[in-house]
Amino acid sequence: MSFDIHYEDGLARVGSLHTASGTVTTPFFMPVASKGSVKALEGKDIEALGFESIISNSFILSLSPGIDIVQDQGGIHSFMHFSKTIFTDSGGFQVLSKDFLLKKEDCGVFFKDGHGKKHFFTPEVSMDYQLALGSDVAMTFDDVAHYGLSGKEYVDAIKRTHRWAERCLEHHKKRREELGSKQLLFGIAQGGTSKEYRRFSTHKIGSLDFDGYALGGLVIGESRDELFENVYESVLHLPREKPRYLMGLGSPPDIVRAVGYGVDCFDSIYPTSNARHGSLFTPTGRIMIKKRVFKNDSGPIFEGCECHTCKHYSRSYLHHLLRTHELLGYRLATIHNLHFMSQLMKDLREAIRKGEYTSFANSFLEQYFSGKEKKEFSSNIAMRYKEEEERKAATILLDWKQE
RNA sequence: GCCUCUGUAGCUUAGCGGUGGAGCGGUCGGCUGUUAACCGACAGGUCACCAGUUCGAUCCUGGUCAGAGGCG
Repeated sequence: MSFDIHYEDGLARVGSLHTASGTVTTPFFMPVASKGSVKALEGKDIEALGFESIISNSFILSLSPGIDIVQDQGGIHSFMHFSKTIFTDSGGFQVLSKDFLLKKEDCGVFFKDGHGKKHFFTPEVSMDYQLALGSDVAMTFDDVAHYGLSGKEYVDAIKRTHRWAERCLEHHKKRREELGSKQLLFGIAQGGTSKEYRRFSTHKIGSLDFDGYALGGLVIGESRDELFENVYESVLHLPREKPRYLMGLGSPPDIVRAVGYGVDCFDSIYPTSNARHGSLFTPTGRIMIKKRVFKNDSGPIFEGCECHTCKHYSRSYLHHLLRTHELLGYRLATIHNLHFMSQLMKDLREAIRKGEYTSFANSFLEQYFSGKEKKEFSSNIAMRYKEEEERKAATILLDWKQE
């Protein structure tokens, strides 16, 4: 088994995901390295920050430098000099990008790059690419529907996602054996924000033999209430003994809540992107370091932060670096936000081990939203998951007469 | 002293006889499976000053002031 659960607290759990490159303790957050780099950091920095895994992107790497180049250079780990667990995304998410998408068909997706060149992606191509890159965990090639589309379009995307998932599974199994690879494969469910569709897709994907299950097509414009309702539905219909991965979620309060719904893995550009743009995480919400009030502020980003940046540099210095577009600014800011995420995940794991998830989460959220940060959580987490057993029993799977 | 050129937002500058745009800078915000050190909103101008021509001048004419260059 590639996943063990050690502690459970409500729906939240602490576990171990075993991959060819080591063990990742869940719940965990992955910094994003789409082009083979967590922007502004080296592999050793990422490890030093306490991350046991990152996620790259097979489609984006296929554009540049090309899958064959990475393969010739010894694979993704060697290429970017990061020895711990690497996930790769399939390219499915890029169907949402106007710049990339040319045409979707049942057999696969035609992408275009910035030079007018066409690229045909299929479930099989994506599996081959991810195996060639040598990542530890591959993701299925899925079809993501834009937020706010009609029912039919959701259904089309879901059905396509399901067929593709089966193709991915079959092809991956075969090729993996031929290559003697130990790469894991996670399936991705769709369903938009309709609870029925979400339930249907989650149930279908959850019935296939993947090493983990991802919630896809979320965090693309829906409200927090919609998001968490769908997270809740998903978790109820996924096998307990496999890891659950909510793709794209990355703000601190969102992650704190999602862990309480039983999600084990996260990835997002949110911390790194915010860092580069001068938005830095603190326990009382984000601060915009480029604001004038910080121009001559000698304190750290926040008192008590143990990160490299806060131990050695002032708000004033960060303010200056980011305002003048100095490269060091991006690096120091990224280190800070990622340290915040890493520490948050450690705290969450510890709270779950002690059976104190609820009080930790409530206290974190209360503090985080005590500043100016917009409050967008209404439900009381503690209440929410006490109802869980009851709801689980009451939930009846819809009888889908599909196909 | 004479000649030429220039004068528009904090800075660098478009522009046209019918009451002015842009980039940078400023303030504020947004980034959630990243071709994004990005994107958005807002603020900021008696178009150097005075007179004239004109229905109407930032624009045309004259003068004043300031700056740059050239000739003495």
